[in-house]
Amino acid sequence: MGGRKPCCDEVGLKKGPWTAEEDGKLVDFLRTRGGGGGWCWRDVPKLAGLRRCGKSCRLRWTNYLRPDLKRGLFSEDEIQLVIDLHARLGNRWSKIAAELPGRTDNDIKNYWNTHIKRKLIRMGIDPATHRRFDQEIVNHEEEEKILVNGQSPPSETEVPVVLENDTSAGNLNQLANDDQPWSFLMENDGGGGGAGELTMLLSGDIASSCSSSSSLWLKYGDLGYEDLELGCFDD
DNA sequence: AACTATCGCAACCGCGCGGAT
DNA sequence: GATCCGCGCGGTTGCGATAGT
Repeated sequence: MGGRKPCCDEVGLKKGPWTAEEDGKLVDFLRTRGGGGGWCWRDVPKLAGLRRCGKSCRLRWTNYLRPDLKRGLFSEDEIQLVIDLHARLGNRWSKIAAELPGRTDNDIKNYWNTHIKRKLIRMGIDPATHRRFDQEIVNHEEEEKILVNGQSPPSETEVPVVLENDTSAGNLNQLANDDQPWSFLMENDGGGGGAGELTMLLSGDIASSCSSSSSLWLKYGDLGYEDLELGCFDD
């Protein structure tokens, strides 16, 4: 890249949390000049009378001050969409954000890292690949065998996951015997070796983290989840 | 009540992309 | 083609709030 100057190397520029006064100045500026053009973000601090770098101004505006931002908890629909899109796009938060009006990439990234990712891990699903951890191990072993045999690897098998919040004592007693806090009951519904259905019965640990009435259905569609009840993501 | 651990979110940092020159 | 420049992206950090002991 060609010798770009650091954006925030000027001395005397303020960092850290924005004050209400700074917010006001930025909002005033962007309301009066926002659509008019004739400026770039680097100019904004000067024009708006702020001692911030332009990058910081842009970030503050896009992540917090924009009037079309939706604040507050994510709805189940939004969570489902985030998971679906993440399965397709990976960590391309801006692309994901483009599909969720009023949500910023930073918002979604934070929500993913603090809520969704953790829950998926607790369910034994790798948030990076959207596959079960043990399934990944099996797949890697298979891939190694295939490579040894000099054959091309199989197409990626999506792992359909159905979670049922079945807290009946019998099931839990049956399940609560592993080192893991939960275990799986697997039933392949005869999906032709491709998209079978895996039923995971939740043991107490996960079940307790879900609302009492919630069930959690994860069905993988062509690439992502087609349908997903995510009651237990309501924290 | 005091202390510690954990969580959640705003903000920062560094890098790459793409348009302009 | 090389360089400059602005912007946007994704990863990470800092810190206040809250929960747990």
